[in-house]
Amino acid sequence: MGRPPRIDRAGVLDTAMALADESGLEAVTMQAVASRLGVTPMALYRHVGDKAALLDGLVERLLLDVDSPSPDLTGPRQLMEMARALRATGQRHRGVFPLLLTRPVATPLAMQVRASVVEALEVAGTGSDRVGQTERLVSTAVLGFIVSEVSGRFRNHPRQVIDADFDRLLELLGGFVTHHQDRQPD
Amino acid sequence: MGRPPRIDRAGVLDTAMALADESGLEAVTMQAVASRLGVTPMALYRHVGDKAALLDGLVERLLLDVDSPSPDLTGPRQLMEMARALRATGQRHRGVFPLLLTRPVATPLAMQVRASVVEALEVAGTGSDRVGQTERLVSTAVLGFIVSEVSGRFRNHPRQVIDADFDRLLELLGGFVTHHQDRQPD
DNA sequence: ACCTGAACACCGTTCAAGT
DNA sequence: ACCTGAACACCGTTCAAGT
Repeated sequence: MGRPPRIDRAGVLDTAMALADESGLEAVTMQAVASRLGVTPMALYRHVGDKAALLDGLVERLLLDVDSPSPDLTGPRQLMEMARALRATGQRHRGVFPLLLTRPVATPLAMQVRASVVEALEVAGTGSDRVGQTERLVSTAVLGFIVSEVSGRFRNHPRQVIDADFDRLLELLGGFVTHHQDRQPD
Repeated sequence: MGRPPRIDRAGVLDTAMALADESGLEAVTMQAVASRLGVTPMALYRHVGDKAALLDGLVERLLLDVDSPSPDLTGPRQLMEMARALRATGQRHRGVFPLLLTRPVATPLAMQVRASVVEALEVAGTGSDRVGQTERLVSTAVLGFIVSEVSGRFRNHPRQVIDADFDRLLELLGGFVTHHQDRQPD
């Protein structure tokens, strides 16, 4: 007993994420991850649990990768900045990003992200009976766009066009959010 | 030679779709489909090609499943009806539906669906320099919502709440489309 | 023309065994 | 405590062979 570990959870997730970035999510197999770490597949189970748990770990990593908006931004501006940061994460991690559209907001980190959106909506003046719904619709529109983009639905269009589409989406969200406010914050 | 075929493409796709509906997309394996047809996996290759081609076939089936809107609806009303029909298809075929967010509009059927959306936008008065972009944003918002719903992102919310969210989305799309018209059609 | 058997290179996962 | 070997039940796909 007391054998020094040759791998750890962080290293396994690093390797799995790198593999996903390079070759897509389907390249993330227990064997491929293990082989890159110089270990057999069975060694991974102690550190990350099974395959599903490994994917959960990657989603957690994804959320950690999202840059927080500068704290002097609030309301619609903050919302737009968060959407841009989310898109940057999507572009850095195309393979893993689509998993976000699948999971309910359940982990502490995901709940924290949602709380930021809710706060921005409240500052923008969204009626309190509407914040939940608005948060879901705004998040869905932004996630839907980024997932479409990174998973290739727009691959027949030049990047320039897609960038302009995203700018317009942000513009619409900003406008939507401010049009629906009951009263200015101060 | 001249042996009578025991299976055909349509039957293979029927079986694959049924399997996806019952147990999700990951249950659609060549072996499972074949076994349900009373045949070995290798028999499928002649009729549907490989696994990727089989999935393409399922996506085609999905588009065929979408009800066309009543022909006396035009503009925003038509758009809303198409979105509702798309959602119904998503609910009938939860397993396969998310593939739509992955694929570019390339098949004849998919191009036909897009043309309907474009036409509805034009009738609603969307400026011709904006129809392409608007079509992409509207489709993305609707697909993003339905994929979220059928793949479980909203599973912590009661159906009633999700239905209300969708109604609001349609309302916003209808309003958005008519606010941005340059001139009434007649 | 259509289907199969055998074969290959993969998957995820378990469990007892080695150090 | 940590890793492995052997084993199991799966994957998708090919190719020559049977009818």
